[in-house]
Amino acid sequence: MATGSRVSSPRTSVWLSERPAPRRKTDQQPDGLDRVKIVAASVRLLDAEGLAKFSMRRLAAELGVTAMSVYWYVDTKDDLLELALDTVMGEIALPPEAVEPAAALAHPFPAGQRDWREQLRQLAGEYRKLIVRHPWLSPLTGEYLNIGPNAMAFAHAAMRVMRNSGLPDDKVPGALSLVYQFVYGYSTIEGRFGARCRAAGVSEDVFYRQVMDTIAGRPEFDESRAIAEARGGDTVAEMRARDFAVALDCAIAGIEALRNG
Amino acid sequence: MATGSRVSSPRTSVWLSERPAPRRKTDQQPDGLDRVKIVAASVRLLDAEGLAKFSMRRLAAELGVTAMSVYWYVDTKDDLLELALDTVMGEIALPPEAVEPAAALAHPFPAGQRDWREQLRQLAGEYRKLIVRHPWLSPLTGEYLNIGPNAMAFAHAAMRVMRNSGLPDDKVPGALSLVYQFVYGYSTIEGRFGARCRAAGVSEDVFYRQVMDTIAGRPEFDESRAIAEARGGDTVAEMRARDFAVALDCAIAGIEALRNG
DNA sequence: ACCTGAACACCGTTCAAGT
DNA sequence: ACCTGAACACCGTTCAAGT
Repeated sequence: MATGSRVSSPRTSVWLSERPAPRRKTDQQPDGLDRVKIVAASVRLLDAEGLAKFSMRRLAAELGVTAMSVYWYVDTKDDLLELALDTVMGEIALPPEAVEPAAALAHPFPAGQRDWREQLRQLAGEYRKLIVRHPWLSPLTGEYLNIGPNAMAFAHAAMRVMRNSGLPDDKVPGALSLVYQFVYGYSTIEGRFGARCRAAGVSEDVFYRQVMDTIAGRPEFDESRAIAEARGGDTVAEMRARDFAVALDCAIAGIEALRNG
Repeated sequence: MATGSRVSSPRTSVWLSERPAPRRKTDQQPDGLDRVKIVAASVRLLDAEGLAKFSMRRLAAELGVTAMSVYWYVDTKDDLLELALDTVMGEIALPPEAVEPAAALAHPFPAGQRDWREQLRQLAGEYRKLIVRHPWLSPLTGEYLNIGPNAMAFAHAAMRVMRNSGLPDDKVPGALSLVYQFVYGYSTIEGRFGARCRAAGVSEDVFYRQVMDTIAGRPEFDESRAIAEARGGDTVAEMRARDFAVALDCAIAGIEALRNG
């Protein structure tokens, strides 16, 4: 209730809390707990066992400590998950053209930089891989404000790339949403499907075959089957790659049309 | 383990279970429990209190019954949520041109029907409104296979509309993903933001103002602010409507380009 | 400053028992 | 056929107490 940096009365995000992370003196027993260690262990557990099985008690056991020790470093489970979320967002490799802040504002088209289409495809591909690699990330992205430093750097880079397309500024948010939300939704489904198959102990291709066999005799799926055949692709991974590429092509073609028209 | 209609060993969806929903004789005390009643009460509770607060015990209390009675009609909480999910999917008004199955396959362009762009915008708008109206729906859509009858009808309608654009069949899945996942992601954020504001007791416009004030003095947000000003819009609702329209315009322009090029 | 143990108010679900 | 009560194995979090 002091500085006014908080945005609304109920706590909305770790990143808006006034109190900084507790610091420990540098020279202390190195086997002690630590915010960084806690978050790293959380990411490890989330990757290995999924969001549903992640609990403060499970985490504490992993750290060889009692459940309540963690609460010295973190206020709530939600805060911890927000920290884990932003930590993995740092794994995204940003296009170098999109990271310097001041230059881009003054000169939207620095000479010699790669085409904006390439940059956009790189960002989209990176984000997709991230979400598929960490399937627990999707629900958290939807749940929290996602305003940590790494998430912000990513959002800014995406915005710069979109401006580099030459699209008028008033259309940038809409076009950005189109691409960003597509990648998010697409990769979420992809990641969940993979996790589901792993849990069931079936390969993605086998599972896909089974689904196709299930709808084999049903005429109401004739159109879907025709579409699937037209697209082709021998493996699920291949089909996914094609659809993803077509969708990005479509968005990019749309951006070019809006820019020129 | 009998008919082969199940897709993998662990139960993946209510809709793939062999055993039909328990039936009660028609003439029985009308105040008894019922699958339909249970699902309806679930939807009511989910709308009122959100997914996080929804529990079997809470639901049972609402129905004036003990927690375990519900388990007579439903195997697990997950199954119940899947049923609730598909139930509200039925609220979507499908474009009449996209519901008859056989005609569309034979004649992709029946005379006198509305433009495919209009149909696509209607579907997108309907889905957006649904997700914003029921914010609990988004996480469930991500979590389950979403293959209930109403979800399937919606997916088929969307596919027909996309085919009506004249896009070659091999590009239909990609273009469909672009639009569908965009609407899903966009509406999810919109719905969560609304729910968050309601929980905090702040109007969306006030909250937005506060965020803008928070980043007022920070130069790293200069570009974001410039973009926001270029877009204009006096209220959050207005800005959202504009961005949504621009994104759809962009996707539609992209579809036209892929179709012609 | 950091960590523990016991306790509170919850969960989903199983299972034997009632009518 | 339908519903209940007690119980099991969990949760996140508070709080007083230890060192």
